[in-house]
Amino acid sequence: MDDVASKAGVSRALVSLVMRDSPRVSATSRQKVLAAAQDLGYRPNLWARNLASGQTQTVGVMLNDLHNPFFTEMAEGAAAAANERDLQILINSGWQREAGELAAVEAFMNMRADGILLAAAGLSNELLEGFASQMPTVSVSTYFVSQYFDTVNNNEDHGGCLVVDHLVDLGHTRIGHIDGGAARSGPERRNGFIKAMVQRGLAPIVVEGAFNEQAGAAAAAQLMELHVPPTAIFAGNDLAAIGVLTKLQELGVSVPEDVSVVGYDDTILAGIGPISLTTVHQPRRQLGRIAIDLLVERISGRREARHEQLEPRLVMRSSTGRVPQSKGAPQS
Amino acid sequence: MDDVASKAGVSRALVSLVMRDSPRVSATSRQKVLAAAQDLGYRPNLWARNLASGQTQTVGVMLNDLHNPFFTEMAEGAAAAANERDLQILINSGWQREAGELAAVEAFMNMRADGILLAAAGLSNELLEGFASQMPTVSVSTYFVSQYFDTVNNNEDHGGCLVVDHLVDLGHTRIGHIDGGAARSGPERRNGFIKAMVQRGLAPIVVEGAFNEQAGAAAAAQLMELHVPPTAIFAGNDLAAIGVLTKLQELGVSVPEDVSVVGYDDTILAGIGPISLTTVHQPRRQLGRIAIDLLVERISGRREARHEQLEPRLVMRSSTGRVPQSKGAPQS
DNA sequence: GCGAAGCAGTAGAGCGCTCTACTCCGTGAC
DNA sequence: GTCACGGAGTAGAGCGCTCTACTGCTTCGC
Repeated sequence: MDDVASKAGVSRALVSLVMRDSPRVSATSRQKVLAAAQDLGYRPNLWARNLASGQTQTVGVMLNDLHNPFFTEMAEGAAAAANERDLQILINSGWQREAGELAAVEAFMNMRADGILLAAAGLSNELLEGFASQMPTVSVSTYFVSQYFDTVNNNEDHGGCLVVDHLVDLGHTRIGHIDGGAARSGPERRNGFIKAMVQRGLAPIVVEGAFNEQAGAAAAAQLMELHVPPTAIFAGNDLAAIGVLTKLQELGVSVPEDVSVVGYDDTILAGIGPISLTTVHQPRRQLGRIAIDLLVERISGRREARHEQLEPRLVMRSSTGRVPQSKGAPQS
Repeated sequence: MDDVASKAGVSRALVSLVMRDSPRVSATSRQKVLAAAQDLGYRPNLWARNLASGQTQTVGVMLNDLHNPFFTEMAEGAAAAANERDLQILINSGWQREAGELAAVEAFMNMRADGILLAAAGLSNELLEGFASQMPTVSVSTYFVSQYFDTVNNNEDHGGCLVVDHLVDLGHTRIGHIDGGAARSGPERRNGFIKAMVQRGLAPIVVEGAFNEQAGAAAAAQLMELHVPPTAIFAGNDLAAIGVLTKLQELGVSVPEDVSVVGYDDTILAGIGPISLTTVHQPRRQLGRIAIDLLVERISGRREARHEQLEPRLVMRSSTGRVPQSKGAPQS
């Protein structure tokens, strides 16, 4: 910077002003400085800038699972919104381990990010509140409402109703749910399903699962081994539903003729032709945008928490159909 | 830091030593400092530390496309390797636009990352070399070999051979390729295919595409509209292959009875039951690990470039089969 | 008993910026 | 002609650390 200043024949302060394109510099000196900077290959050191200014214009985005397209699509929305506001975004993932998430968030804090955006963080509620009380935080798909941070969630109860209504309309009464285990939104989705089933006088069949293909496949096997297997399976998310599809194919059970399958999230995967999964749509990109909006408000000083809830919508594709006539366990 | 130092009754320098757990501090003062830091909720400011030390222990990872599981899986390998070396990794994506990639890389440079890892960067070769001459760089899946940076690439020629051999073994002679357009590895994959076909005396049929589902679907439609459509389609990557699958289903063409389909990358998508795509396997996680290894070597001073090439392997699944008897364009 | 060696700790300069408070100079109002 | 004013630019302190060179003090060998 000193070099640039002396080469351009101005003070360091002026160079600084030019680099931040302040209106306080004349066109001529701006030119001179820019030319000198170009010649010397000078680029401002962000660390020094942030240290001096106390602001980083950076938000950390922690994604629970980089494999799940739900999260990357959400991140895309967040990145676009951040971009419009000249915020830099840093993506990190805990790679599905709590220690990993902790490390990721701490890295953001050590960097003094202006705020953090947590997506389905697997961290405990205590840790979450702990972090949130130290810096502006917005949490997406967490289903834990706190006064310390803003949240953006999906109306899981309604989601459960949509799925059950759809399946009931098709004549199904024996519907099995594969839950997401202890993961964020797992319990909410499960409870939404149970509530909807009970309201309609139907017995909710629930088996334990997780939000990935393997767990979906394993749980599907369990369900199909019941004395009277369900005629429809509602998986906790699209990934798990895909596991179900895979397993059913292996077992020679055809979809939707023998068994209907429903997912959740409406990730790109659900729309793929050979999969064509009926699922519950979430506006992923918009989720990310809203989260950034809230975060920006928080960063600029809002103290009281805001909690947004988005309404889901059912997307019908070809993995669901009318209940089969022969209600026995279909084999081939 | 001053507060911590005075609370613990030691100098700032000692606090600094403790925070970097240097062996030069006695157990007792370490305890005191840690306790004081805990009480005051002190955490070292990374920006200041990096500014003072001139090192960041951070590498930037720029992924071409966050939607393509190939990249996220590679990033996972990179993250694991980085983690073992106490390197912090920053993920960024250009969201499929060159300007986005430029911004992402410049953000890394402004942050003075110790090095950058580029995955299938869409940047021009000139820009690539420009960045690489300024900081340690490793480029994965770029297929542009330069003395300024290390590369980790797949042997695309061999990949093309594997696919063609497999299809020829199944009796196919009219094989269409959907290329990746101008994207990194697009031309290499195309040329690998062409070379392999010509070597076997077969006419290479090539249509333009891109590495996503939409392009795959559109190109498949084109191929099927030929007077004599191909009996096998080799898509540029798994994503495009999935587009092909979707389109063929729409057209009532069954896979693999009427047409065989092959992808490239062997992402998780390929393994999904209803997709079950024959594809060319790339060790994605290992790609990431190797890249980090190379980057670390570069950061610690190696000057001469290293270029790793990995051998692909064909994974047979159920999207390929023997050539149909009736060679006319199948309709339903 | 004395000097060399080694351990624990410290002072203070410096990393590369920003920011506040200032100076200087050309205008325009009266 | 004088003075207030605003635009353009500058000096220098400080952001929160690390690092080099140093000081004391204990230990050990002979």
